[in-house]
Amino acid sequence: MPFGEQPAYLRVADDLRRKILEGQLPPHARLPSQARIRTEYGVSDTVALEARKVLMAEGFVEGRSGSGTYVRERPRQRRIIRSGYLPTAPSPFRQEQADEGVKGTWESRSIQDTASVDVAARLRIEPGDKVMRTHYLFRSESEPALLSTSWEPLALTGRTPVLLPEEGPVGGQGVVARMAAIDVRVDHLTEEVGARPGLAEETAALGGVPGHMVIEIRRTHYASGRPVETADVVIPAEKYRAVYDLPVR
Amino acid sequence: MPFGEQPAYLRVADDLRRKILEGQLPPHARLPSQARIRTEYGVSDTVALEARKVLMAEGFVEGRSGSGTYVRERPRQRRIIRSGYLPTAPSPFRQEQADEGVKGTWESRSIQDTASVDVAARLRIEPGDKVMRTHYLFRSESEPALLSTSWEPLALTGRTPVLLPEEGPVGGQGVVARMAAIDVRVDHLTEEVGARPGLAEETAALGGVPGHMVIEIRRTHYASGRPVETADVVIPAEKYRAVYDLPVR
DNA sequence: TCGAATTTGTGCGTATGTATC
DNA sequence: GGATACATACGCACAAATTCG
Repeated sequence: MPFGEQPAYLRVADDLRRKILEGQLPPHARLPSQARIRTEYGVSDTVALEARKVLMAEGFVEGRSGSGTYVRERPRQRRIIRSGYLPTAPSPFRQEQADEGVKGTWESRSIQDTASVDVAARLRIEPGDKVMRTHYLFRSESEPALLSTSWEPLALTGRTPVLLPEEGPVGGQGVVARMAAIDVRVDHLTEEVGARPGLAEETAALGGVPGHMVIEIRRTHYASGRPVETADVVIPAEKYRAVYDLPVR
Repeated sequence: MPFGEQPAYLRVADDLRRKILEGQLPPHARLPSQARIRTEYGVSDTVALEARKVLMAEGFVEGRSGSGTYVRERPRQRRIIRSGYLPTAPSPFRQEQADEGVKGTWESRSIQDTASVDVAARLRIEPGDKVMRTHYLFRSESEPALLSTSWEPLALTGRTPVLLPEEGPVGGQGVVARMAAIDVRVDHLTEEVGARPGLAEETAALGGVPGHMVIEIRRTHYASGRPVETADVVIPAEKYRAVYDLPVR
């Protein structure tokens, strides 16, 4: 590669990207196959492959095995309302799903665990203390939209009907309602919003591409200043924004 | 690859990622070279390369040509408190700077402009209407930390002492105080938090690398349901998290 | 100062598996 | 089933950058 030139695969990727952005290759259009790219641009199979991979990593296209590489629809960014707890909403994902009336479904899996250093600090318990860990996958219109991992100290919920978040009389009704059922009054929560590249596992679960960005929200519920639950919420940044409505005092 | 198994390059990437997360490969440590990965894991050159690429895309490591692949330092993330307006704080960056007592400085530049389609929609005015656009660069401990572009409709502030955000009797005291000076009572605001790759211009101003992720917050101040100011706040995602403290009703 | 060894980054050719049409 | 196309994988080559004696 001579000085000052781009690598061949970037040159090819740039040209294809330009065609996508100009509308010459609209959403759902099929890219030239790897073999065609090879002949059209006069490059090797590897370069054609690398060029496709760049565009896939950037989220412009997706490969479908046996079929082709297709221009992705750029999803309109949807809003996920994060503030304003409504005690009537029968879902732990009240906050996650409340957006423009969109209906959601979710699946969950609970398992007893011991607190890591990080989780212990967030719950103000000791590392190694028993916690109930619950994983959620939330779907909006059957499309994976949100991952959440929640931790609750067993010292609080053990030997109570709300031990398992999704079982019992108030199962699936959210942290505030469940805690209220055992006379723990949740009065505020904090959300720490950050962004990072999604881990391979996460982007796989969310139906995205490894390396794609996710919004990570570390949420902690408090009762009288004492943390009673904490969670990591992971959202694909391409599709969603987290919205906070704040009063001005 | 037999059914149900992961591809080899993901298996290798997972193992290296685990070593990084467990601290076995601390920041600045050098990963095994491609040749060593090949022999240690018994895989081909391509697989070793692909595994490194996965970790690079995830931001865990960075390759330095001719030297090696190194574990990246994860800067301790600082918190930027976004909720809880304090009318005593003499700064439009009250929200931006309030974190653990860190002091901040800022510079600004105001210019009259006409509203774009997007800004007009956010301020509920007509595209082309006159607005005052103000750019801010906020520094925390002399290090660029936050960019903000604010728009205010001239129909509201024109021919008043608060036309320029940083001038006059209440200059530099924030949107709420300035609006109060012209009898506009700001009562709430919304923040839409998203994440995207930083533009070259932004990452240059923030002292980062093009392509690095930023958190973008679209903030709008309202008075009696009417938008009176809107802003785009851009924060380097590697260094900061936006924190919201929310009441539970 | 020079040069050799190492390492990453890029590129090539090929082969095989598997999904889709 | 056959043809097509992507996904993974192997082995190799070379340039550029770095490191180190």
